[in-house]
Amino acid sequence: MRGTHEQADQAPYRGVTLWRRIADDFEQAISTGTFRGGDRLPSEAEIAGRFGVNRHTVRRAIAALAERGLVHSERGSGTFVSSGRLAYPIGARTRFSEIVGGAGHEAGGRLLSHAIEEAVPDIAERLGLAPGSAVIRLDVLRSADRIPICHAASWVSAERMANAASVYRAKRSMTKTLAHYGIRDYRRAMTRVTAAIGDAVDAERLRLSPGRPLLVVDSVDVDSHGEPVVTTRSRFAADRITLVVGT
Amino acid sequence: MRGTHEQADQAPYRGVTLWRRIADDFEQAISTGTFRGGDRLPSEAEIAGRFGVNRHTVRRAIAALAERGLVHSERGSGTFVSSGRLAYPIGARTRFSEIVGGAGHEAGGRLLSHAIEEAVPDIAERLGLAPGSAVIRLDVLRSADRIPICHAASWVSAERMANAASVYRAKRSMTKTLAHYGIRDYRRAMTRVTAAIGDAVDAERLRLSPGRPLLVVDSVDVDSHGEPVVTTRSRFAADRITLVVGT
DNA sequence: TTTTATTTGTCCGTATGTATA
DNA sequence: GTATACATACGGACAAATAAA
Repeated sequence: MRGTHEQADQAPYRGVTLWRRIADDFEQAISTGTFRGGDRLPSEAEIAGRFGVNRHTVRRAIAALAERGLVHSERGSGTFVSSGRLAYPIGARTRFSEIVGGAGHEAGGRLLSHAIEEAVPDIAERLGLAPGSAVIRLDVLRSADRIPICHAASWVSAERMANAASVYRAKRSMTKTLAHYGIRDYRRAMTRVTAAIGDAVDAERLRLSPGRPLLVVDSVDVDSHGEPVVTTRSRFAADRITLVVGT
Repeated sequence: MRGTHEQADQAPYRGVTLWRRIADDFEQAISTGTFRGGDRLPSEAEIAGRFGVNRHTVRRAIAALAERGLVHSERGSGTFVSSGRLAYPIGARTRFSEIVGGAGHEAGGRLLSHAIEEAVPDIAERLGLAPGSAVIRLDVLRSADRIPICHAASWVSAERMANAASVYRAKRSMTKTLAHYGIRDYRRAMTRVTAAIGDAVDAERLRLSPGRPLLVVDSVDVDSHGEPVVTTRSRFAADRITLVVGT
């Protein structure tokens, strides 16, 4: 909140619009820690004065930040930096319900759809099955405090876990579903992370704007004997979470 | 690289543009194994001749493939099929040169710029310093086989590691730079992963198209006493790597 | 080591069809 | 209907990087 801010209205900057410059400036300030979670931004009028622009221009910048979840405005009170993204630990004992519930949030897992498929080579290899084996696919939308966090497609052996879909629908938890089939404990054996751009389907499911980034996490969970029990591809709204490795 | 190619300019094909037909054709050839990772495509002029189109049309097709990470062009040399994503393990002993070198690739680390800054609260906290302490920021472009992999901004204490920039420039390795200051061993104490969309600066530095996804990795390395020595924010071209957790 | 040919990158231009205001 | 903007496609010229002679 000093230095570079007041320079933004100087001379031609690039071909960038005024509101975008202001938004970029605040994003930088937030990302570098000049503003931290919970901090109140200066009032719209004060920002407008500092940049020498109309208050509506500031509002456009704030709207852009709010859309991405960086800040949220409260009428009569001010605009506040959103407390950071939900920390999502990924390690040997990654369990969605514990992660979200443990952080004091309300965990949700809604079964969107399910199907019986023939395992493609990739899925078969991860589950230690022959290619073409029957597998059950569960499409789950996970949320925290009613806000969608990720869409997870999970595959389990249809032979080992017949009716997995109806079990999940009743239990609303992967941990409890696995327990129903006698798997009392499991651990994460493989985790791979990459990123992608959300398409229209992602946008609709996760309630975000198309073009926003996703974290794509491929994982395999194994039982206490080291046998694979479930493999999952999760698509996280990157704006809403941070993966925390190895805790 | 035969058969269907020469038919592309035949009659109405669908409502599909010329360049897209050519791109689709090469995508198919790559996916079916006609071209494999590392293979060189025919020159733009040769492709243009074969399809009976202008070289610019071929360039448009190649640009589309390059944007998706399927191929990459090198001026004066040719256009090459990209081999799959580089597996990038992140764990307690994450060292870029070992990861990339160990996979049989040529590791590169070029110091783009450096500066002395006052630590913003976030950086200070990670390094265990008082906010406003002098820190040295090193901006490094890391690459594998001449292909940019990530841009890393690292911060170290200016008091503990004066002249870190010139040391890094000589050693071309963070591990060796830390060793120069008596830090013989270090380990990863914190790793956080999120995703973002590459802006124009990222695009230029990493030689990718604006709008492509990035993996943003924040990390802290500590010495054998548990004292923080360096914190880094790396921006990886997500199309080119997969983070492998905990191996 | 120097030269030369090849190959991609970037710029100039022209023309045409299509969707939009 | 008209004007504007945009994407497509073509043609040419030269610069810059590379590899081979």
